[in-house]
Amino acid sequence: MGKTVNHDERRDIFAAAALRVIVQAGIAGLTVRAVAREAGFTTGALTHYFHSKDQLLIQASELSGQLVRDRMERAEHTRPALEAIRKVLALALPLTPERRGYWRIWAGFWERSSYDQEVSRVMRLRYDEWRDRLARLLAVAQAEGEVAPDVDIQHAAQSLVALTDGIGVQVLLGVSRIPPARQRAMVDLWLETLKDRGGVMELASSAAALRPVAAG
Amino acid sequence: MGKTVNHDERRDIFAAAALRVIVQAGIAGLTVRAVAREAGFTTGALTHYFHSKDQLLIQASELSGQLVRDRMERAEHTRPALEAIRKVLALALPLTPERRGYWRIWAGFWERSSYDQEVSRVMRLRYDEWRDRLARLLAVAQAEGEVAPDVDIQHAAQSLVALTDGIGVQVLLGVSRIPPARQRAMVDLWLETLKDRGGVMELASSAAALRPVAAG
DNA sequence: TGGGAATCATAACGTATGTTACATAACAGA
DNA sequence: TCTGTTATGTAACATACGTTATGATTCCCA
Repeated sequence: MGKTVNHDERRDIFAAAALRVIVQAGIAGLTVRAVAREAGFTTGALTHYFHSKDQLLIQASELSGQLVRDRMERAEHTRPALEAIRKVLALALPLTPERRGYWRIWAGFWERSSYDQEVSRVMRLRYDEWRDRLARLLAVAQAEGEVAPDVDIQHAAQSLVALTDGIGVQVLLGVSRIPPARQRAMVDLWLETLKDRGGVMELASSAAALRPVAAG
Repeated sequence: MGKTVNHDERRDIFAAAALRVIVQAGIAGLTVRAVAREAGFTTGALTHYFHSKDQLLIQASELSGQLVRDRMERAEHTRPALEAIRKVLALALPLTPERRGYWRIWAGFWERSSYDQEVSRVMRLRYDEWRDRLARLLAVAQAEGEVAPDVDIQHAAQSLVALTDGIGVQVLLGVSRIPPARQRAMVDLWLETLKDRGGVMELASSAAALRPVAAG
């Protein structure tokens, strides 16, 4: 036997370096040389652990998923479930610089997934997991009476995923500055519409959430 | 004087070719050679009208904006304004194969805009225009009494832009098939929350829109 | 302690890219 | 018709890429 190194650990080092490169230079800037340099190695080392650039890309994608998954699974145990949903969504939103970096990464994978079958497959798995997580929590919230009984859980989860992505895109483009408080307000407003028709009160507070800042 | 050719026309030909290339091969596949070939010319002709690839990219971006702008401006005169909003949003959503192609293009520009200042500038203008268009219509709808008086127009427009982008991403990734009827239902549901607090009825129908298919 | 596999660096290879240079063809104007 | 500018094609150039090949180094294990 020769020198011994933990391969999984090395692969994670390169995957993490790949994510940093994407944050700084985009998917277009993700070159084998750049990743190797960022990781403190040369291409010779990198190719020893990844037989192709595609493999590296996939590993990086899975790492980016893992990074949020852990925190989400912890938040998921909060009760009432509606509060857990709020926490989980907060973990997905681009509220912090670190999180905004993640959205850059994901946007890169979106682009790529249109033309790269393997990336598409992985992204689909990622989103299925994300939607299922929300659906699971919504079902509990429904059982707890916080979501109206006639709301379709799958569709509601789908809407939340869409809203989150939409906010992510807006922040990513910096097209209109959406401060964290507004992001949360947008999500809360959506959640309000799912509530039991206690009715006029909820609707009124929904409209209130759209007022200038007060809802933050 | 030598041979005479309309330069603007030629530039549009190349820009349109660039969009077709992006739809088929992504931003990464957008090469000067590919665009020239798609347009039926060689790189020599292309470089005669664009001094750099970046200029070509910008022109393509502006063309993609122009393509939807025209149709939107026509739909904008519909009354009541809430109906105009619905029509305009329908023109933005990825309801048809052609429109889904546009979303591929825009996703490509999103990616690029994180690292290319010029693309970022153009995208910001595009989104400002898009949000302003919605805000204008929302203001009319508010005057017509279809939107509650205490709703902040700018924020409401922002939410609609986010929702549209979120749906676009979901369809782009094909992560969960969102048929056209569902896309419309998701938007309608959001518009319901802006309505005057006629109250219980609207809220009830909002929940109804999330039921399996009936709302389509 | 020495042999040999594992680890990593260096460098080459073939290809593709954006850009530039130059040659040819087409045509407007005198 | 002749001339000169415009339009377009062809080709070269320098660079960067992913990948592969080849050495050098490290250090486990017999």
